[in-house]
Amino acid sequence: MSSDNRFDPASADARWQNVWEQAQTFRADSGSPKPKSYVLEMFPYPSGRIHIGHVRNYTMGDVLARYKKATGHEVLHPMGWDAFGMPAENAAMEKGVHPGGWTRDNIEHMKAQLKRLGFALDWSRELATCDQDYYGHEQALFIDLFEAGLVYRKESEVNWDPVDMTVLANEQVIDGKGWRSGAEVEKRKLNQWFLKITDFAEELLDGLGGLENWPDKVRLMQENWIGKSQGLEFSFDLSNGDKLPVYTTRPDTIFGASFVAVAADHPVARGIDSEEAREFIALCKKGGTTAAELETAEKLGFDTGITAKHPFTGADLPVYIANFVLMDYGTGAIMAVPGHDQRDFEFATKYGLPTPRVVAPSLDDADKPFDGEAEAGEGVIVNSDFLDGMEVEEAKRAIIARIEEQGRGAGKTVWRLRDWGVSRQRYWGTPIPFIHCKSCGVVPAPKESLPITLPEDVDFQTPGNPLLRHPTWKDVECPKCGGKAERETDTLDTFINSSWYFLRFASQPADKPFDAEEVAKWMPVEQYIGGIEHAILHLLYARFWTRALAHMGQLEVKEPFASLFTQGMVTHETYSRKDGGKTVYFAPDEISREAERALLKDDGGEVDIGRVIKMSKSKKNVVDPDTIVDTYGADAVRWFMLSDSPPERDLPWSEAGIEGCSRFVHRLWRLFGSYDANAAAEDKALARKTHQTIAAVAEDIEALSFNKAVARIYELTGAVEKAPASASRSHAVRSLVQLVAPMMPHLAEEAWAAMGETGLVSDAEWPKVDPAMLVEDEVTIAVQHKGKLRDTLTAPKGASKEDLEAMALASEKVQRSLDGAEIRKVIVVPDRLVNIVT
RNA sequence: GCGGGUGUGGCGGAAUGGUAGACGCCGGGGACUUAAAAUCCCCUGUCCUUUGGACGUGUGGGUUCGAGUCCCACCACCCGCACCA
Repeated sequence: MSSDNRFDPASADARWQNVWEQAQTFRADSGSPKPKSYVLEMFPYPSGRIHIGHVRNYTMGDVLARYKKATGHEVLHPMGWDAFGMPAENAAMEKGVHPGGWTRDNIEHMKAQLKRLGFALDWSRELATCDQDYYGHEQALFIDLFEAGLVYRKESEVNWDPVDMTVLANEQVIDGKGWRSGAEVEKRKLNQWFLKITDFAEELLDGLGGLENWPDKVRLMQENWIGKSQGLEFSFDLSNGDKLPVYTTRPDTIFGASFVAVAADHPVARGIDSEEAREFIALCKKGGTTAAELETAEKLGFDTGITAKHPFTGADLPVYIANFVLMDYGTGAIMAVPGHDQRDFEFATKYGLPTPRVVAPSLDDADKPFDGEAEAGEGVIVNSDFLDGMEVEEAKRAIIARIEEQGRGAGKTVWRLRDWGVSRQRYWGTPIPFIHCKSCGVVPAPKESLPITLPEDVDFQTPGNPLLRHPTWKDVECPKCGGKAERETDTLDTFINSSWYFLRFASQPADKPFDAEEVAKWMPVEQYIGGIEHAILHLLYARFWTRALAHMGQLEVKEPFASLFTQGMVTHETYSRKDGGKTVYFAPDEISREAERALLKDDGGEVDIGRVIKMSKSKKNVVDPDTIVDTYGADAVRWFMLSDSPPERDLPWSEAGIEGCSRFVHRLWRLFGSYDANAAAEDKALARKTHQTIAAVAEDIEALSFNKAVARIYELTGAVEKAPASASRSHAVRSLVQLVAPMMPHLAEEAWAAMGETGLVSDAEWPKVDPAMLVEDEVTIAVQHKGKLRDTLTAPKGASKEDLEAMALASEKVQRSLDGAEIRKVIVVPDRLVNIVT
């Protein structure tokens, strides 16, 4: 190898990608006796092009997968496509193409883009969720869940766009109007399919405790989402003869209840026969739901004239309709305790209702006035008859026991988590495998009839669900009675597609969704990597689906992802100009960036440099992976993705940064070119540095601290460059090739081959570390006077405290600083420092 | 409002309670070259009375021989949830 040959990524990248493909280097063998490692990144939606965030995500997983392979693991590192969803239908409507064709074209393009980055993927397991083969098995699983009692139908409200004749997701409703049609959105009741995720609420909550290798943030978000609360449900007797159940988490404050409130949708509210009541209810419904509106929303109420009898005092409490009470939590009605709940406090203040104190710092404070707000904290119970003097928790237990004795109610756990509505009135999704028969009702499709495939001949130019509109698709015989029946025309939420794809990657039999034994060899996923935006929905649904399958005996594993890592975004500064009142943005490739300013290539004029923010099309601060791979090669791009920023934080893309990475690729190539297999001398210091670096990089990769691994590689590179030829140096160069192999695999293969190695570096074992070489025999000791650094000195490793103290006191700089002061104490930390206290 | 996170040079960031600023980027100077590119070398936290010294990790306190790191209070920014009784 000659060092004046520049490394040429344009030819090397493709050449090695080809070699790996021919040799099936990254094919996962489930029969291998090696320990298994399943590395998975969240699979992409085939939107058309890979974006830089994908590159970062898959590079991280790739480094880990390659490292695991080098350290003796059989690695499963697959890739596929989350291929159902709305953008395909939107494209169909806008461009007149078929969603399937559009999706498959995108997949083809994106796959080619991914391949150019040289990821160590087992492409033989590639799948797309829009493949019949995939969604047919999904239909079977859905029927299994139905038979296990985990699927049901219920009438439920949806956002209906009357122009597009379609159901809209909440985020498609903008200011009460459909995002596409602009039509006023209506609430409609539709019969929809639900999954009983609430049956698993307790399990899903408890299971979080076992996920030590998940970010705390994600666990907390899920915990809050599941939202367990424990309290009391009991009924008030109303003056109109009805009973009104309420739910409270503070039963201990029951003697402080001064009114009762119901939601605007509550039957009690609807039952009030007065024009004013109806007007008030309408007003409540109109109220906005945005954050700002809720923040400032005034508590409003309407006195129904009905009263509720307090179960212990017998007092008649007024019953209000209140705008702050939610119908879909608890019972839709509350006992209001103004003294100890801020919302109730505001309401009581507004309507002049009493605010009794029932919790106080001590029994002596029973009459202490409130200081303009409710006191929700701990204390002892006062003014509460038989509860007086008890602590809050004790009082809760006492009151629940008393209510239960009376047969008036019971302790109850309430969850915030709702059942998962999975019906979508859409074409591009998994058809729900059910049949509606006039005489037999809702009947699951026979498993032999699966997959129920989507019809190809559909029309997207007319509004509404194409499946519903299709002339023949829904006509079918009832599997039970053989009579005329209709297929379900709803399709499944795409989150179902992503709730089990990791199982199908692990095992792909033709006749069933997966083979349990085969799956058991790989699952759980050892390391899952993806964006924080999936912290709740995808990750909770996948956990639920996995547990549901385990519950049905189809799987052993209960938690699909042993470790989770959520990576940061790739960001970029923005370039803009004010044009009248408008801000016009420019793309990075329209700009020439200088140290202090940015110029528009077109006219040479200056543009404003904006904040470094998430890449987005509207701000034009995007870079295209293809372009940068063309310019710098895959290895430089991969290296950039791993450098500088810790992987969980945002990574600012910069032209200068990628240039630096590209320079380093070539610098390494020159260094590798200096490899001399025959050098003989020993260089102990360099050998030590090499072993230390190998150990540290391994540790960093395992901790996913790629930025630190990168820094260590830079350091070793610098040291090797300066070192004269020796056997140690040759070993260092060879080791460097292996250390960078997971990150810059093309360069590493090229160098490995040039060094005369016969196999692939991708198949090579991680370099061995000699533990004896990790220990230095000389250390630098810091010498402080009263905690301030005065000198450093070199001492043999393990020098005695006495020796170190003597050496420190011998220092001229230290003596100058001491200036004859009396030494009170000397602290010696062996191999670290000496601190002289005067 | 509730919950969580983050604050260190011009920038991205290192740092088991023990030499703050590793490593990279930017910037400055130099070598090589007719010139440029590429490459290599040196400098690069602030300030001062510069072979030395003071200050310095958002702010103010505290613990300690010693604090970026631990404790208390506060400030700023970011993220999630949102009237959940």
